[in-house]
Order: sequence, then structure tokens, then C-alpha cells
Amino acid sequence: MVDNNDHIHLGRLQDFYATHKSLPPYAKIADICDMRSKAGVSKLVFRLKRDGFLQVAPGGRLAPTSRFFGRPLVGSAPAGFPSPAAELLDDALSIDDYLVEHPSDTVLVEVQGDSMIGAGIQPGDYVIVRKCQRAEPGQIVVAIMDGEFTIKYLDRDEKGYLLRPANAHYSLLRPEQELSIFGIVTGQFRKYS
Amino acid sequence: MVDNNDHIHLGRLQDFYATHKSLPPYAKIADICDMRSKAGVSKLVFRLKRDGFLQVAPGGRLAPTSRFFGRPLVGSAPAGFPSPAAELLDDALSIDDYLVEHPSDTVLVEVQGDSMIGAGIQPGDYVIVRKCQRAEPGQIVVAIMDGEFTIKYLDRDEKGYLLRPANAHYSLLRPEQELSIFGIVTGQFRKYS
DNA sequence: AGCTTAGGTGAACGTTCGTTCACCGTAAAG
DNA sequence: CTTTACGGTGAACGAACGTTCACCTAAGCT
Repeated sequence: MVDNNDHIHLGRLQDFYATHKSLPPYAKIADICDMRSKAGVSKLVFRLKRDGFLQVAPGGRLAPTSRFFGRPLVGSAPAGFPSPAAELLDDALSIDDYLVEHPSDTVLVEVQGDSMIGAGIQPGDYVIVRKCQRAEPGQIVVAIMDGEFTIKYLDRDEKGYLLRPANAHYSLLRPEQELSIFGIVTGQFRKYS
Repeated sequence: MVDNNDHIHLGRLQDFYATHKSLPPYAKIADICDMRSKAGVSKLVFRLKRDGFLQVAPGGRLAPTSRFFGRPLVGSAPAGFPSPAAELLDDALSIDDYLVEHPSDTVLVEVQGDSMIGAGIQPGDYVIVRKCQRAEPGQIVVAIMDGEFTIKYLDRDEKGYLLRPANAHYSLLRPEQELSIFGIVTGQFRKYS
């Protein structure tokens, strides 16, 4: 463990980033961390980079790493007591980052109907959809039928593609002529009031 | 509505930010957006600021606004064709903000087991848990039994509280003595590989 | 046609950036 | 009691920053 004040400085930076979604220039960091010289900041930044909290993004700007975000992820620890120490699992900074890999061509669609209830997709849920025309059998897709969105498994048999609901009360859909795919379902989320 | 290419440029910036958690300097933005001059970027940034996608953080750095993160929300529009124009209309929301109302006492728990499959909560999903000791019957809670997390409906009958799975293969759990509630499930999300 | 609007270009310019250097004070190690 | 290591200081400096300007081109309008 560290015996210096870097974790305090880091905390200040985390607060700033949480508020402004951006890291300030060195002069402002000095301000935030009660330092009086940019040279001190330069050394601080060196340490935080070395320790894996900061990195340099393309273009040269300072950027946070995944380690910069203290994110409470509690594992379903099978044994023992759920300790806060076991929280830090890596790789996702926020739910947004985890669910949306390509923001520019990703949209949300609200689920209507219970045709996918067997796949854990309920009415009122939102699905995260990456817009694209091509999809693989087995994927859950948003297709356009009769001008409406419909969410189904994409399947194919010897006669061609078909849309399969995850609900025994619905039947297979075989597109009349051409199947119009709006996008691929890459995620799903739901909120309990 | 816009008739220019700014939403494409914005998309590039969103992708960059999603990857690097930081906005690049103008020269790099020009690079990203296939522009050849910083002057063009300057005008682009002016427009994106005017339209509420960007702002200037303390220190003078460019920073995203909440609108920058808003994901286009495509309704299950019953009529008409889903036009890209309809997407950009203001129904944008940030998944984080939507799902997590109280960040300071909210944690994520990975779901293990299929005891809540009937409620659309599958193994591998994440549930958003607001830590608190009190819960109401009917809510989905994370309880601690034998040192392990367990996700169940909280119910109560004339004999007291009990934990009810959403899976016919599991049976009701009546806590031996005291029921230890870790938190209330306020949301759920899942990612498809 | 002629005019206007709007996005983009390329160069110039003053400002600000982050680095570097010698130096200071404290605290642990020899 | 030195010595060393380390975080921070203050000034100086070249490089990079974002703005500004005149100009270009294409599209829309009358």
C-alpha cells in the first residue's frame, strides 16, 4: 500500500472526472490538488500512470484507465462473507460501457409483447440494438415486418431464414419474400420501479 | 432537424470517447472526422456546443454533456417506417442514469443459478442492487443465507417473511431465525456475446 | 443568371500546454 | 549525524493548442 497522499489526489481527480467527464490540464490539476507548480503535477501524473490509474489517449490527452473507476461489483461469492474487498472485478467502467460497444450505431428499443419471454426478455424491457443488416442464425434480431419492429431469434432451415419466438404460444414466422433486419440485439436491461 | 453531417462527426466523437474516456485535441478531431483543418473543427465544435452535445469544463478542456451520452431511443413505432430521423428526437437517456438512481449505495451482483428464471433473471445476468436492510413484500431482494447471496422474491404470510424463487423446481425458503437482507434489486441487465 | 448561406481549407498568431531543471524540506535509512 | 529518497517549488522553454482570417466550393433561393 502507498504511504503518500496520492490516493487523496486521485480522489480529487475522480471527483472532478465524475462531475465533468473530463480530466483538466496540469494547471487545473495543481489547483484541485492544492499544489503550486505544474512540475509537481507532472510527477504526480507520472506516478498515477505508473500505478495504472491514468494513461495517454491518442492525441496526447490524459485519460483515465479502467482502474481509475472504483466500481462496486460484488461477486456472488460462494463462500465466506461478501467482503467489499472482493468487489473489484475488471473490465467494465460503467453499465453504459459494458452494454454499448459501438455508441454511434446503437439504439434502444422498448420491448412490446411477450413473444421472447422464454429468453428472459419481457414487455417493458429495453433491448440494446446494434443496427446492421446482416445477422447470424441463433442471434436475437430486431426485424421489420409490416412496418413494425419485432424481436425474435433468427433461424434458418433448408427453406431459408425464419423468425422464431421464445414463447410456445407463438408460432414460427417465415418471411414472405425478403427478410428486413433492423439490427442485432446485443443486450437487454430492465428497471424495477 | 439537421441536414448536415454533424451527427456523423458526433458519432465519431462518441466512439472515440467510449474507447478512450477522453476527448482529443482539435488536430486529432480533424483526423477522426476526416477534416483537414483545425478551423473546420472549431466550427464543428461551435455547433456541437450550441446544440448541447459539448461543453467546456473548468480548466478549458472540451467535455461531453449528458446529451452527448444519450442514446437514441427507437420506439416500437407501430406505424410507418422507422426513419433515422425519428431516432434523434429527444427521447434519449443514459442507461446508467436510468438504472442507478443512488450511485453511492448501489452495487452490481452477478446472477448465479436459475432460481429467478421465471422473472426473466437468468444466470450470468447482472442485477443492480441498492443496499438496504428493509424491503417490502413483493420486491426482489438479495438476501444472505449461509454466507451466500441469494436472489428471491420477498414474501410474507401469517408466519412471517419468506423467500420465494421464480422457478417451480425450487421451493420456498423460510429463514430459520433472522432474515438478512443485503439489498433490493432495482434493475437487471444482460449482454449477449 | 445572381445572391446568400453554410461547411470546410490553409496559414498565421498569441496563448497555454507539459516538460525540464536546479533547488527546498522532510523523513527514513545507513 | 550524515546520506539518500521523495514529494513539491518556481522559472524557463519549445511544442502544441485553439482562434482567427480570407478564401473556396456547393447547395438553396429568388
